[in-house]
Amino acid sequence: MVILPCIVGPTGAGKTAAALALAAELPCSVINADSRQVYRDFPRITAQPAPDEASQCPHLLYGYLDIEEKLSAGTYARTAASTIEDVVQTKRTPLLVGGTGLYFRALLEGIAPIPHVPPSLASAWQERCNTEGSLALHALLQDIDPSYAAKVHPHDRQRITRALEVWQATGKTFSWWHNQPLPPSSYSVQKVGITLPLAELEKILQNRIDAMLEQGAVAEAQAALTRCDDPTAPGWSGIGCRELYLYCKKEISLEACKTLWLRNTRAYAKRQLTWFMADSHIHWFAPRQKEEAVEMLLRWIQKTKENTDESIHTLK
RNA sequence: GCCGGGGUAGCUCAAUUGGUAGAGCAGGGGACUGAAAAUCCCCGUGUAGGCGGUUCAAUCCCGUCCCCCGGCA
Repeated sequence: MVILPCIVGPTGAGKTAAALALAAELPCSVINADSRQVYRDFPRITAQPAPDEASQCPHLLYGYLDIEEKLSAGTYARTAASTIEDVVQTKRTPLLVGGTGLYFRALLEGIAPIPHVPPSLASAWQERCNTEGSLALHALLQDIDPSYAAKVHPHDRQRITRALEVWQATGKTFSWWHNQPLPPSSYSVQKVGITLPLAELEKILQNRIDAMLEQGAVAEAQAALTRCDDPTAPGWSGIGCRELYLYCKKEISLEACKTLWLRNTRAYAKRQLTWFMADSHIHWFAPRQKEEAVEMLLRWIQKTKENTDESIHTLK
């Protein structure tokens, strides 16, 4: 079993600071579990660890993707799994840090082994959804895969088209795939959450936006724009990125950009909290208690190591 | 000062030919299996700018005052 401490929480709550506090106590390598911090073009706007932070211990899976590259939960899980193996080889402790709930789930609990669906097929279903409407496709899904259709709302275009494309590409329904047994997890996990009440988090997010702007967020967006002028490119979908895109295109004022940016970030933080609060395994701490969080992780790592050693001795 | 247009939910605005009003966004809650910083669901009583009047009944009609936006002086 790989010992895998995790730090989760909404954006801006101080996950990076907590990770560095743990890194100061034992040799570990931070592995990103955030779907936007993977983009090379937006280190600042997506709040990737700054160079002076990243230099304190190895930081992996940050800023390695091109703006036009799409990352899926399945791909993330495979990449992260092999990255964790690499880290274990170096005798360091892998430390998973991020805010994308689905990525944590895909890696830690597994994800249905659905083969890759050709993008052309996926976009054909999206096209059909646009012309025929999601209700018609939901009705179709009802015939093909009633149990999944019952779970997905008739307006949820993204999930309906996904279920249909998987069915067409593989000949099996989406729920059939979901019912396939998953291999047992090879991780021993302890999750620690860092958060604050939304009202307090909002102030931090406001300040963070101002700081990002002072530190060249506009220039960062402008530079990205020269490389890719397509606002539908995956990298542009990050909050802050798309608002700055509109500002750079002179479609909105800087004031409007900041207002939207804060609003959207706040709403996103709330969605993250909804996801993580539903996970009863997370032990929560306020940012000011990060030393306690570190303390807890260290104790857990120590104990888990002892248990593992014991079971090795028993086997002998 | 005069002439228009307007004052309705936190914001932007509808509808009501007189029977006390509803969308989008924001906000609150929730879902989540390869787009997840995505996608989607549920939640709407608000002195209808103030005060009078007409009326069985006024957000709607009339008077008056206040405020905003244009135009004219």
